Amino acid sequence: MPELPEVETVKRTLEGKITGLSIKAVEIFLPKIIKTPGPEELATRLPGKKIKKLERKGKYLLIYLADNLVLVIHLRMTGRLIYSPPDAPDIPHTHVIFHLDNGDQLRYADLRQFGQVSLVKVDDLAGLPGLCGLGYDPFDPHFTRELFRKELKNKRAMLKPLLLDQGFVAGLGNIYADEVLFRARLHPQRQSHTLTPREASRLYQAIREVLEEAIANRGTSIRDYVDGEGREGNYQNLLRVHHREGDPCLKCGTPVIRVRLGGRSTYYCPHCQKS
DNA sequence: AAGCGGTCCTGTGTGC
DNA sequence: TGCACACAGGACCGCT
Repeated sequence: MPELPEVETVKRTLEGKITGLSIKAVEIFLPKIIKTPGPEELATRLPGKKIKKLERKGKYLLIYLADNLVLVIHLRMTGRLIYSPPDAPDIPHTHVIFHLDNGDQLRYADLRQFGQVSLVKVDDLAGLPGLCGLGYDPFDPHFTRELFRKELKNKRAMLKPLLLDQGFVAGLGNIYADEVLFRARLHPQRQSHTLTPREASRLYQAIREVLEEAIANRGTSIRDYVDGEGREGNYQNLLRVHHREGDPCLKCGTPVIRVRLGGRSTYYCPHCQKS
């Protein structure tokens, strides 16, 4: 489910509510969700820890705690992190409940059970597999147009799978990769090293614009995604190509087509995105 | 290297 | 209606 805009929205909806609170207790109903350390150890170490701040890196949500600890959460496809009063109705597929010292709860629910929760020391963050291999966050000031252009030249991969590679750029997933390529007017199967400087520039621009627009619209809820307050996003109403197979391109009217690329459905306009 | 396909899961939408 | 099968916002692994 959640790509960068969704994780960012979860972060923004949660930070005002939980920052400054302490974790009182943790209930774990599905132990395999907890990766590092073991579930028992996490449940022992967390109580009493105050929540200092929240951060997002790519699609990871980082909850910084007292004593230099960080709770690292990845929602994968269907993970949800929802702030709830204790008497709120049960959320289906709830696997972990963090009890907070104001009496409320932070619930982790995940239909497909692919998500991950880890607890590490701040100094060990860089050693977490997945996190340590992340490429630039698109909103990192070090992620410049020139750098991006150079990286594209260094690779010879198709654009769509490349955009999904978290080691290349962190945060794009299947929805936004399609939307970005449509906005940049680039064919998903174009080889990255063949882009002209102008095209590379368009791609760079499109990444930022699409993500900004999606964040401004609180993310995309096609199926399961909700923010930290349980609310759906709005960007599903603004998608140009993703999930629009057979529908007319909003620019030229040509039916949007779907192909399979790197095992993922890929939507594009064959007229606006020529190879 | 780059690009597949399978894997972890449960639920939903389709086509017969 | 019932059933089987494809597919779903992710990422890792092992094979060519």
